[in-house]
Amino acid sequence: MTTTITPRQLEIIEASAKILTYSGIGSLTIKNIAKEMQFAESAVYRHFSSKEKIVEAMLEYLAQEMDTRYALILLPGAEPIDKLKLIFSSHIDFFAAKPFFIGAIFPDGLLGGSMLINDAILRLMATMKKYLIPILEDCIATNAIKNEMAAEDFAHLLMGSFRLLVLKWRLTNFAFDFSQKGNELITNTIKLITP
Amino acid sequence: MTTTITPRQLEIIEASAKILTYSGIGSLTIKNIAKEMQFAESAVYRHFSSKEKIVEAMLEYLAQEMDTRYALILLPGAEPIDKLKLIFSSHIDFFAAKPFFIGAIFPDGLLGGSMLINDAILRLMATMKKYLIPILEDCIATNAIKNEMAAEDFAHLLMGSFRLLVLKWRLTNFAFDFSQKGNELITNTIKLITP
DNA sequence: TCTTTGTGAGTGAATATTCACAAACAAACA
DNA sequence: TGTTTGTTTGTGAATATTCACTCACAAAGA
Repeated sequence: MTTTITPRQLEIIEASAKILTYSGIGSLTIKNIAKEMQFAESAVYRHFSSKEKIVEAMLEYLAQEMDTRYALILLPGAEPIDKLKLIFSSHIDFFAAKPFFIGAIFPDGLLGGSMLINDAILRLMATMKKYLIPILEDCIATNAIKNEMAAEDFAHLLMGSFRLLVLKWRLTNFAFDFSQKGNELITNTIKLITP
Repeated sequence: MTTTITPRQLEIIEASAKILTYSGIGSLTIKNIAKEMQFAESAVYRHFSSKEKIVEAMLEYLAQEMDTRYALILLPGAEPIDKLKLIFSSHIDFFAAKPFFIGAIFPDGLLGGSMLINDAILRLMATMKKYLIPILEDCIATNAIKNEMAAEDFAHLLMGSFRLLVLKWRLTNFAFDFSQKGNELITNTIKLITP
């Protein structure tokens, strides 16, 4: 299921992500995408058959990117608690480097638009879980974190508070140092769930 | 700053909230609002001067509703830990009863392109904090919850995982029992932060 | 009668998408 | 080398549709 994306398509995806993140779903028009790309509106259709396909490709790209990134950093043999820290610091680094992708993971504007997009969002969250849950289970098994909650619930806790931090960052127009606050949050939360 | 709202205006606000929550911001059009209200498009303008004013009134109404609801249930003299549980169970009850308001309260991002909604989200979160933080401080002071984190951080944790539960509820088309899952989540989380 | 609340027809602007066409470039061939 | 041919990537004009919003008018209750 690996869709190949041309360099030009990636440019359009990033341009669209910027509009989505900084101006909102209402501004994600072919006109604005073309303006951001500095070419005519019709040129967009040389690379995507419709606007919806762009959003679809954007979510697909993010899911793939996350998948390969995690697979790369999670070396077997490492301590599960270190893996846990690593997965979040990788996440923090990615959004700090490419904040314009944040609009895509807060899908409210996209929600209800189409089933395909709805599914893509669920797939994105499933990818995150796919890596997080086994690590958390290892942590529980090796007594690195408490056993009073299921791995699923710990994942929910971590993902939920991480998401809220990202949301706050966006709502304050990226005012604070996301890397710092993000690492603080994860450190604090892990300390809380450590026996 | 208390704006009075006519019964007909409230009907339009609720109709708009339903469209927003169940079909997304892209479907929130005068045409659809009129259809939901079962009258002509032009009739909408008998009650609101513009579409944006509807959204404005909706957010104002919700902020007021939340404020008075909290003020009502938080009786002085109660145990802070009970107040904490109460504030969330009140929240859960409200969403379970009127799930169509979720799209308005949890927009997760720029709904329009307007600063207005951005501010409204921040104001709503501030209201939530206004009640939550003092309660959490009391909890810490009376040793009802751990003191290894600041009240602010506990609030972040609780609000973040609560928001994620709401998102999951929406993404699964309101499939699971929100009251049950919500209460479980809060119970589990409170247990985790109890010394 | 006057105010409230509705209707239906109409407006201009914005929307996504399509179309015929052109410039740039590379491969194939004389 | 020069010519032909095809492909990719762009353009500008035109399309139908949808959008928020306006206005003259009507029913109906106070």
